[in-house]
Amino acid sequence: MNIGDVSKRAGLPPKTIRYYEDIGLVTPLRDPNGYRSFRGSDMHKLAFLSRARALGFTIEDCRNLLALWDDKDRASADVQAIAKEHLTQIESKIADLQDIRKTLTHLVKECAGDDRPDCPILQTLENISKQ
Amino acid sequence: MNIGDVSKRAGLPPKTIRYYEDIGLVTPLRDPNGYRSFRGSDMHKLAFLSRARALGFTIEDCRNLLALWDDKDRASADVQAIAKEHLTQIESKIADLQDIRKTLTHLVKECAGDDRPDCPILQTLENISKQ
DNA sequence: GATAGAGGTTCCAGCAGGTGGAAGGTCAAG
DNA sequence: CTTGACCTTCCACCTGCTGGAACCTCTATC
Repeated sequence: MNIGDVSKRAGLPPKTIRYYEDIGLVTPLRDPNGYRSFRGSDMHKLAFLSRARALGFTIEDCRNLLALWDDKDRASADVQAIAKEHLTQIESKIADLQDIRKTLTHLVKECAGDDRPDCPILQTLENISKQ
Repeated sequence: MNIGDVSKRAGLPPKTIRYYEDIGLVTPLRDPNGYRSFRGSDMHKLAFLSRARALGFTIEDCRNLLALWDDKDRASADVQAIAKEHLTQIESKIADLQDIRKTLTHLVKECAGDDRPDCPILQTLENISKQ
């Protein structure tokens, strides 16, 4: 399979796939014309990567997950540990964003949003003490 | 004021402040010895930036907010528009992360997390159809 | 006056995770 | 035999800093 086909099937841009090859996540063969030639296993890996990335795993996490995936003697605890750690980070990000949302919602509501210059949003950024 | 003082007061690392000067967000004077010399207004801008960044505004948003802040004839609607747009993006990010959290929580729960190799996390990444 | 240490300066490189574009090779259809 | 879609490489750029090297400057102490 050429990169275009794999791209469509895995849902990853060709550029991204080349990048993944660059950083050693996948190693397709080469046709005599120099084109990358992806085997079924490469395709599988890329689909795996696509999903793992969509779940927000870092590239390094993905590298580790792929290694565990390849290792038929893995302990599921190792996989779970990566996922748990990631979940913790997701949760902390959500909490941060919710804080921001709260503040922002409040500010947007306070602001008249007309053609007058006085604006509680700017006032708050000027001096957060007002909360 | 030297960069160290400003750094402490604004809660921004010196490196960040130099970077903000680089990209034209702030333009401190210079002492004869070459040291940056921050006026009260510079200090204010940096504190403003620190807060706006903490609320997740992009640097470009910050640039625009600073311009509006400087413009005493601004319409508060312009400020509000930036904040609203940002809020929308925050909300969409929260929604994305909540989706991810849901999937991840489910996966972590499903996985035995022991020394056996079978792992629903890997299975799902292999074939998302299982959801 | 020497020296140590805590500031300050510049510049260059690198992080994550790609993306855009230029310059060129290749293939299938008409 | 040309057109257009694909492929290749390489290099630069994005966001928002951060680390480090090499060097200058100020203040305090001996």
